[in-house]
Amino acid sequence: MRDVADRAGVGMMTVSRVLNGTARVSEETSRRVYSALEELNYRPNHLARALRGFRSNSIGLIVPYLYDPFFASCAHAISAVARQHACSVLLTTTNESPEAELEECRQLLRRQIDGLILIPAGSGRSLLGSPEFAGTPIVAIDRPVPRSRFDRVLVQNQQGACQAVQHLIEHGHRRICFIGLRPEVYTIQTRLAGYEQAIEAAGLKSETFFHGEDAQATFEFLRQLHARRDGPTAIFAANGLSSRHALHAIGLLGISVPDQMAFIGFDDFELADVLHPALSVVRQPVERIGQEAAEMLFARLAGDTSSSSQPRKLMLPVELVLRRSCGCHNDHP
Amino acid sequence: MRDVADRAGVGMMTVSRVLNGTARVSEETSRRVYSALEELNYRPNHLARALRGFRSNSIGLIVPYLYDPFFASCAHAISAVARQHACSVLLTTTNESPEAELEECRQLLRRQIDGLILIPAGSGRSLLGSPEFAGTPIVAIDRPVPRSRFDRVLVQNQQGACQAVQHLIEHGHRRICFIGLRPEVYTIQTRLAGYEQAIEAAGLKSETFFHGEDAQATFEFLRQLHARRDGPTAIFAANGLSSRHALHAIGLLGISVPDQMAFIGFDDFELADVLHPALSVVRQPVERIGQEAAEMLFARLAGDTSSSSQPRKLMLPVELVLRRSCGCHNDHP
DNA sequence: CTGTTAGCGCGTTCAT
DNA sequence: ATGAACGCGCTAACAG
Repeated sequence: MRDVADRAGVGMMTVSRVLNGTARVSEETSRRVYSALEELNYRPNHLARALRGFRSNSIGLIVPYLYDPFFASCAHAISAVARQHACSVLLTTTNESPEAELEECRQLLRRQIDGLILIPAGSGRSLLGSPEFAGTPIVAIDRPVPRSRFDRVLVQNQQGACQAVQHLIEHGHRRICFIGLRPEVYTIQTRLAGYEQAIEAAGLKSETFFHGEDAQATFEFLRQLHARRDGPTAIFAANGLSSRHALHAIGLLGISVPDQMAFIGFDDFELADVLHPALSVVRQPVERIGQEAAEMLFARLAGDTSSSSQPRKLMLPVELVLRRSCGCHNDHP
Repeated sequence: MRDVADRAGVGMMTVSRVLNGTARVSEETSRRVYSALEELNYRPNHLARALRGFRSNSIGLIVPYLYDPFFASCAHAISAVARQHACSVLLTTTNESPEAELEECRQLLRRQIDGLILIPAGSGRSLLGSPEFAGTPIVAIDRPVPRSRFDRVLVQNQQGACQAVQHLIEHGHRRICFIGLRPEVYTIQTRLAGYEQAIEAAGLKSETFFHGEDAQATFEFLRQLHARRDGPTAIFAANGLSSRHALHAIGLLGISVPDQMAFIGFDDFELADVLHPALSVVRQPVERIGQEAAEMLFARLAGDTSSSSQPRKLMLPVELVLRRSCGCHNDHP
């Protein structure tokens, strides 16, 4: 910057002013500065800017896994919004470990991020209560952080699950099985509540299987289910992973969908309509979740009253996408 | 830091030394420093460290899309390796636009990244030749940047495609169709070369369809193909997206796989063995690609002779995963 | 072993 | 309208 100033025959301050438009500079000098910038192809140093005491213009993003399409799509949307705000994204992954989450969060603070978007590790317990994070706006996605001051963007898990199960009931099913991951995971828990709400309203009996993250266990469970005479005639799978494992097992066992077993999953995915039969699912507005979360964060960063106001809570609607696995459109098999 | 030093009754330099272990400090004082650090729960500022002229301990990661599972898995692996090296990852997305790529790359340099991992935008042309990037180690993944000095990690696209097509030929197919995206994309181009190599070696006639990124066009093409009496009896789809669109169309047209039409795709995915029939694919070592790229970059950053040496080139093997869509294991249909 | 000085690149404050 | 000096948080170089 010194070099640029010398070359243009001005002081460093003038260069700074030209770059930021902080104050008026005469046509003549600003032209000289611009050409000097060109010739030395000068690049401002964001780090120094940040150090000077203002914003670093970067936010943190913490996700459990990136290879989960749901998280990845959120991250993509967040990255896009951040760019619009001339803001960089520092990405880290936790593999669902609260300890890693805490450590990564600290690292991000050391890097002077202005704010943080977080998909909390799924264990239910969170180590982020510590006051060391009090100064940083944080938005939680997909899962809330219990008893925290963090803003949150969630979806209507309970309503979505309830609606899906009701739909199965309308198809005439009276024995419907819920398959999910560990019940400590918030989303599973909430979707279970929706399932039970629908089951109870119809006066039916609930039947559940957890540990859908274990492919082998899921297979065993479905094998026994299939052997029973009075076994369920429909399955509601509470997330993408348990859907996959259940469908895999169903395929191996030669169970026909939806005739012998109707199926609705939670979470849409690219190949859902390529499957045979095409899968009915509860779809989350994935991109919008990331987008809203990012915009919520930037709103915080813009507002100066940030610390005083209440946590914002946004709950986005889900959509029941009816394809064929639930029994709909089954006229041309 | 000043506060910490005062509280411990020492100079700032001593604090710095305790933190970094740069020089020996007496037991006594270091204990005092540690407790002062605790009490004020001091957090070092990485930005200031970076400004001081050394490493920023951060790397850039540029991907076209994050919702492509291939890219996302690479990114996850990279993030994991970076953490091991106590290094942050600055993530940006380009939506396959070379202009965005250039712009993002500049932004990252302003942020003083130590190195960059890049999945180049697919157009074939790259704007990254500019000498402004000469000082930064760069590793390209999945696609090379033509005429560049960048290190690269690629996979055996040609061999993989060739092997897959050979396999179809061994199943007795003599009319095999190649479906891909725009031929400017490096991976498509290389896989096409592998396809043609196998086709020519067997003395067959090549038949190709591009624009597999367009679902409607793919459907139209397959409809016409299906109507022909002498149409292909097998399809090789050159990537995940064209596989999806082709499979979707095949489903709609009621074409039975593999009896009426055998199928092999490039790129494995979670649901490949849930499809009916389970999909045969050429699998890339996704996590390993990201991992090797990251390690290649950190090797550069560690070595001081970085600028002088030749670009490193790594080509990882692919694996033909035979399920049922190619005609294998078709004994229990 | 420890403290002092200087400066990384930038922007604010005050003086011109 | 423009420039000089100071300091953001930190550490390499040199004293002591």
